[in-house]
Amino acid sequence: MQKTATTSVRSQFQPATGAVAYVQPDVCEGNKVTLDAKGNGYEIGSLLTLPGLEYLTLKTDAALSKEDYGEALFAIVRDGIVGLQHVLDDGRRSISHLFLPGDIIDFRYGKKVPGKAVCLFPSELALVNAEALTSLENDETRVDDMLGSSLLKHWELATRHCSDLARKSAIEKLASYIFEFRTRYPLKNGSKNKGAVHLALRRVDISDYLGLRPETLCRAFAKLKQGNIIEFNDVGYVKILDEIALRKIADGRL
Amino acid sequence: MQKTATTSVRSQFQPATGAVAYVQPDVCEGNKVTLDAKGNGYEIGSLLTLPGLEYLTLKTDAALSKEDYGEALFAIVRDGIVGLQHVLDDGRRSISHLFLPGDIIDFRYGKKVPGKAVCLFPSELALVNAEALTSLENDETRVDDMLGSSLLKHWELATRHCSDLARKSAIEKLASYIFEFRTRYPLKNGSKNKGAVHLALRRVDISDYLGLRPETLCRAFAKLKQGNIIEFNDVGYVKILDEIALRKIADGRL
DNA sequence: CGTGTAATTGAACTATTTCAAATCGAGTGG
DNA sequence: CCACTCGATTTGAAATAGTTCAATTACACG
Repeated sequence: MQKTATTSVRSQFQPATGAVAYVQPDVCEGNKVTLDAKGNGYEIGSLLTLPGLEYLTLKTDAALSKEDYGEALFAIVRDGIVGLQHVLDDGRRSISHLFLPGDIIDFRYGKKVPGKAVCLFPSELALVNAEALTSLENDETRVDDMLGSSLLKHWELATRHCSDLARKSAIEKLASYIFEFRTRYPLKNGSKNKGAVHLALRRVDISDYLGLRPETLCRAFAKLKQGNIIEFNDVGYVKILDEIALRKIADGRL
Repeated sequence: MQKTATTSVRSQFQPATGAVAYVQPDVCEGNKVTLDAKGNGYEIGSLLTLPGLEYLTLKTDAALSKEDYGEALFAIVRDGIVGLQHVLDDGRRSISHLFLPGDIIDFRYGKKVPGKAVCLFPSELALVNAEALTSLENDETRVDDMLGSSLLKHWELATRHCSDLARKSAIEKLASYIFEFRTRYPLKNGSKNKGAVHLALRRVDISDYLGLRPETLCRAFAKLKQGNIIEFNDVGYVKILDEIALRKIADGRL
């Protein structure tokens, strides 16, 4: 878990742009996407071998802006987490979508999304521009496929998230979140918390994602713990004790 | 407004498959997409001129299943409304996404969406399969663009909807819905309710979409009416009286 | 060991749900 | 044309899940 986040000064409402572009990333560590990684069904690795890729390191709370990604067609999240954040005037916040390592953020076609992409942790993105793409021209259809598949996947995720937000109770939302992160944010091999689920986000961000107040989320955690359905010592990880029960709760069949 | 829906027997929990495939559609009427229509930024029309398109007419509550669309890569909604519906065991229902006339429903890459596509009104879909697509091979990239653009648009819609669902109050959700339908479901030219917004869906479906109970939605309507922000006689249409105020409410800056 | 942020707990409050009942409106049949 | 029916919509009152606010605890870091 990127415990560094707790150390960095992270004011709630004043995100700073903190983009630094450089040419080659250092060795992959932690949850970082490796060159041969198969990201979520399609191969990301091949893209990461493209020559002339630009890499972007962003600090916690840095907003991903046009200046940062410039002419890039899309970006691959190599490390960290990027959330699409919405802030209402009176301070209500929500995170409508999450980009985890291996995910593709698509800049093509000009976005009309309200809200801004914000790094929830120090993040590293690989920027792919038209130039880089042409270097694998004969493979272009595969890239198109990959991008289409990525878009569809994120639509599916967003849609599933809508159905979580619409009608589920706090505890059900949380159960759903745990399952989502078990699949979307797998533990790295040598982790000490083997068999656990990495929650990845801080409580505040989880609650923003689930449309709850942190207090409510906390009580939901407590309920799951009391019911011996999950256990946790480290706030960042939970161990699923009763998967059947958790699944039932997540699916809303209590 | 498709008042026919009220007449058709529409049981809440027992959708029936009612697909009928035929070869050419009859003359375009109502909100049906016409051949020269520009659907949401890209040209749908050109697709509709493809030879050998199959058309699908579906009854209210018909679920769109693999048997219906078969090998089709995607479908264009020509008429009616298709919603992605989720039903929990205890009866809680939600609609996570809406496909309106002109929208493309993408079947490629194999969906893993929970929930099923259900016609909220008698609908007509144009099915596009690989064969039909090859007949405009040299134009293929434009089609790819269109599909990508469509996917991105629907991701944006889903994402925006998430931010509506997460933190907004009933009245704010409703305001947002009204604006969404003003742009996504424009009135046909000769409509008697000129200047009004067609709500298109029944109260129950709107409430499913907004994650509210029908009663709560109804009270939200009442509040907007009392505040002289909207007015309506016909339940299916609202007239925006105070757009600034409605916008403020929709954006959560009360 | 003190500081500052994150996470948790408690108690009062409120928006939404729930349940029950009334009203509305379109289509039906006399 | 009118009474009748059935579903959709609206209204009211009580119950509840979640929020709000205030205060406490936990934890990482210098």
